[in-house]
Amino acid sequence: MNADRTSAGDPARTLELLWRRGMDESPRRGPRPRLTIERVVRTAIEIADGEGLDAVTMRRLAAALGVAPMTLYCYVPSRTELIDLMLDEVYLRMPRTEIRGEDWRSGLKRIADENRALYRSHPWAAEVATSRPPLGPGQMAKYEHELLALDGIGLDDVTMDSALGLVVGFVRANAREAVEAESARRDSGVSDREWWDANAPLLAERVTPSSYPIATRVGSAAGEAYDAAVSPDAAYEFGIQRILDGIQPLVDGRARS
Amino acid sequence: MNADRTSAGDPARTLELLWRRGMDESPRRGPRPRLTIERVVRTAIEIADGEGLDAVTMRRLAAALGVAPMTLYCYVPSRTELIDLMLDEVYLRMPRTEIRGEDWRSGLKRIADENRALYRSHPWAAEVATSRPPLGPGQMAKYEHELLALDGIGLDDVTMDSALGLVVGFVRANAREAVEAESARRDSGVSDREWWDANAPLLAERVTPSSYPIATRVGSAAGEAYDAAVSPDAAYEFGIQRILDGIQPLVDGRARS
DNA sequence: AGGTATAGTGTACTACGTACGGTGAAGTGG
DNA sequence: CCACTTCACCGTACGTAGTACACTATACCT
Repeated sequence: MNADRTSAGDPARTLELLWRRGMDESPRRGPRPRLTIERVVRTAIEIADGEGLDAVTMRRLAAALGVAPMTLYCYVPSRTELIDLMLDEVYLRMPRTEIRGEDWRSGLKRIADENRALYRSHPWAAEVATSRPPLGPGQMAKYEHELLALDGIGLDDVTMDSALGLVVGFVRANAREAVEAESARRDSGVSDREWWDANAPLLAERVTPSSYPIATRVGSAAGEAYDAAVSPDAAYEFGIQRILDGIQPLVDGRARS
Repeated sequence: MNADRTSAGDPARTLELLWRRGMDESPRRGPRPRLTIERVVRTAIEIADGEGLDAVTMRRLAAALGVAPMTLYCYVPSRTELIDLMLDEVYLRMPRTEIRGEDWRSGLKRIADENRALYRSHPWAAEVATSRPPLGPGQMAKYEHELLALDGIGLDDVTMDSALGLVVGFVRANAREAVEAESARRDSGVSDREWWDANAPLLAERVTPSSYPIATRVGSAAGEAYDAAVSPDAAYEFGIQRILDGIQPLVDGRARS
């Protein structure tokens, strides 16, 4: 997986970049910068949106900006930090509609849909590892906004965080599946159906209803229901409803264990 | 992300490798092979277990086996297919205890725990993209075994597949978080606590209770409850209980939408 | 006008997967 | 017993990454 890691550089520098401080446009010595961090990040996002995160190489991005690859390092400490900046930027751009009088279930479903919309516009965002999230204004605004949907419904603070994490984690994992499916398509040049049609007859020689009775029965039923082996869209609707149903008892105060 | 993709080579060859056909030990021309696929795959798994999937490079694996890098291509068409073989192999090794008279909830929880145990032993397995899963004996046996826990409790076939997918998908996503956290630790040489201690004071300058009231309140509560910003262990227990609670209405036949 | 901080860049290093073509050993047919 | 065939093995090399380092050129300050 070329899962891209989170930054390892100087925290102070990274946070300054994220919060756009030190960006005081005082008349400084030396030549005028030809680019801005904003433009670098924006262009990187455009490339990632169109061609995936792997396409955002320093050389490719530099070419898109009309500069030499090494020039980017004047604006960004490393590719890893660039990705953090990209992620916080798309978080920041998310529309945050506040709805008064919304019940918790609608609110949480809306949060899930908002995240889903994010990953539809920016599939690469689902690929980024977030065990150490970008501590920028986008991340913070997103967290604050999402917690609002869970505030005041009787959950304690830790449970609020857990419930939100479960929901957004699910949406992200679901989006990752979709990205991986798309990557497989792109890398191999073979569509899901072609892949399955090539494998199915060969697989049928080894996997028979007598040796795998339930798997063959359920697998073929599921394969017919969706078009391919796995369908992120169907999995999303199913999963989010189950998760909301699972949070219900917490709100009602009659959850298990 | 170095999310590793699924194979793109010849399906017939890949399936033969997975099911270990064409392995007829007829006395063939030419020098005796010094290795076996089994040994290659086993060694690769050992490296991945100890040092992560990224450490499984063709050169590293070849060195561990005492051969030249290119020699591996006599046994495996590409690194991608090797990873498929590794994955199917660890699937195949999973213990499959069948318990009679188990209620569905215990059964599904057991399935989740079995998957969790897999990812504890082989964290790298969570990293592998499975939108086109390895169609080998391990994958099939695992699927068959897991479906058994959901069979005969009144769910239709498609719903059985969806419910199972939700559970194992959750466990895998949770394991991925853990892998990513570990990678971040390893790559940066900075522990979670050190990372947080370095960032917290700088973040506090930008994130105040007045600007982000709920986020600061809930974030600090959650941060105190677990040790770090994110705790996969706590998230697992919380998440799996919510998901089981969410499947309950399906079994009872009173689910939403 | 001269000094200096800084934007921009060319070159090069490491590490990766793997294509290609050569080499030598094991078995077969005469 | 010998030549021929087949195949395991591998040395070299290519293309693609990120980025360290040293150098050049520019624009401001004194």
